[in-house]
Amino acid sequence: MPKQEQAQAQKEDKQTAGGQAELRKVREDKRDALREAGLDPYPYKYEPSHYAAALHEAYKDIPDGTETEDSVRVAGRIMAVRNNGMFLDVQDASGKIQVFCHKGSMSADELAKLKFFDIGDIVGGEGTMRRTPRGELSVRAIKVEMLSKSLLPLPEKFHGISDIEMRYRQRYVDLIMNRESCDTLRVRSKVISLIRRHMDDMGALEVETPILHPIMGGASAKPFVTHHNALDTDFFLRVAPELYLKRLIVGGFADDVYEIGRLFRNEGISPKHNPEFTTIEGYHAYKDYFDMMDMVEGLVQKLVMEIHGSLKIPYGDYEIDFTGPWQRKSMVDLVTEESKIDFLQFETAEEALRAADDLGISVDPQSNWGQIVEAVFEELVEPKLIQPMHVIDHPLDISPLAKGHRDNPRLVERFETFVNTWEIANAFSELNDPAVQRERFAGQAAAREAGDEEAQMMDEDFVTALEYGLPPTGGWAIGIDRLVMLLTNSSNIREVICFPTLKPKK
RNA sequence: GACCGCUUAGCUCAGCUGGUAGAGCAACUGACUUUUAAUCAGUAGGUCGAGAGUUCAAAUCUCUCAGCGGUCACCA
Repeated sequence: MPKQEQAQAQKEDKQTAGGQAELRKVREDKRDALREAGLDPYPYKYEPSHYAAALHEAYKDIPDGTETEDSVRVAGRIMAVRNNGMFLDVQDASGKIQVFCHKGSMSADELAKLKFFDIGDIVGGEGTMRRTPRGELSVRAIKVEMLSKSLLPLPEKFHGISDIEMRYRQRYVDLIMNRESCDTLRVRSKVISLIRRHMDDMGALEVETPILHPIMGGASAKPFVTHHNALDTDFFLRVAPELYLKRLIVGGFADDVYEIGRLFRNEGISPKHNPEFTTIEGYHAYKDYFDMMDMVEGLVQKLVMEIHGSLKIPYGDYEIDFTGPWQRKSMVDLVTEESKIDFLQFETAEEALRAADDLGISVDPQSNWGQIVEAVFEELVEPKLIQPMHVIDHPLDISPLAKGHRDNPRLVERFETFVNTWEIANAFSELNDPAVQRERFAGQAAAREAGDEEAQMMDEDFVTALEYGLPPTGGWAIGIDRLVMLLTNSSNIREVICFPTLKPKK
């Protein structure tokens, strides 16, 4: 076709096809051309012999300019093409390797396939290992194969994608382009795997409890509500698995149980909150909260060590040192340290409220004593808790499922582990006196009546379970997402979630 | 939910106090051939997030809306 006609034809194409459609059409044409040449653009199978990383490791010592007879097959996505297809950068799950396509080693038929290849295609290459005179480990291809024709252009090779929205909405593109995104999510995967192994090794049984809850309980939070049609009943997506896990301990199913799973809270979205998030929650018969502190500390240290090879890790501007034993301080004492006020001296909420006012901390005037202490703690103490610390002995008012403190009736045996100002663990000696639990639920239900949307509901069946008898039990939970944020130096929870919640695009 | 900011080619970004859109990469045509963000010459690619307004004239100014981001609120 003469040039003018060609330009004209291209121009006509453009009227129906915009920029991206035009790029796509070029690739569709190559796909069709593959078929016309008798090649399947989407074949069923390929058997690579090595990952790129394994080759880099195995051949790390061969000098520049070495040719070997070692035959390998690699497969992956073309990330870059140089010299008109002579050099392909092929990326697999482990890394990248250059595939060298030269007429010296490839038949004319094989060479002809290169014209169907684009950046982004999944291809296979078979050939011999060599290191180029310039030092690049390569596969000297004898054969190449299209394994999956890509129809859409990848982002620019040098800058990659920086559009944050695209990174989360089209995570697959982010993963193709950004090694760090893969690495972060792989740490998450490893953390969950390590936790599971740790728990299994101690003989704990992993269980799955309902996500659809008829009664909201186990945590103070706003729930999602959904509807079962056949039962014509609303259910809450669970905000915590706690009450079911304790029922299993009552049943003697096992003395140690745990569940790794998703929780759902219908609250704001922020760099530290996703509506669905993952926790590990464990319950251990015959243990108290001191045992839980040891357990949480040991597990977290193990994870930090496995991931980083050190107990000191960087996060933002800080170095966080997980070396134990972590400090254990009571919430009230910490508040006293910062405010110079001992809130235990106040017998009533009114006095505590005045003290909070004097500190310039605004608190809902409806608050009870414990809520005021908690508010002051959050305001004055939390922002300072960078290094790991177990904050212990919370007010009873804010802990309806924890057992009363053995030395102080206004407190409970509870701790929250803080790192980098975040609560990463929450645990207690579990309340197992059914009469007391019933009173606590009644208090929650009353608060709920009074408008506290996050207060828990009376769960009669749970109280019944306690009436059959829950052994002395320690329970704990760790938020996996935030832990992974710490371990990967991520500043946004979305980095550690494969598909974070976004508003659907219209 | 409130406030602030961002949105221009497939991607990364320019575009000044208003004067009808530019570059690099990717793509296409060709040259070259052991490259490393390969190079060289050329071609094509845009409803400037959407809608309304002001103006002779709007990517640019105003308003509304949408998505995203940041801070705050709620929370883990």
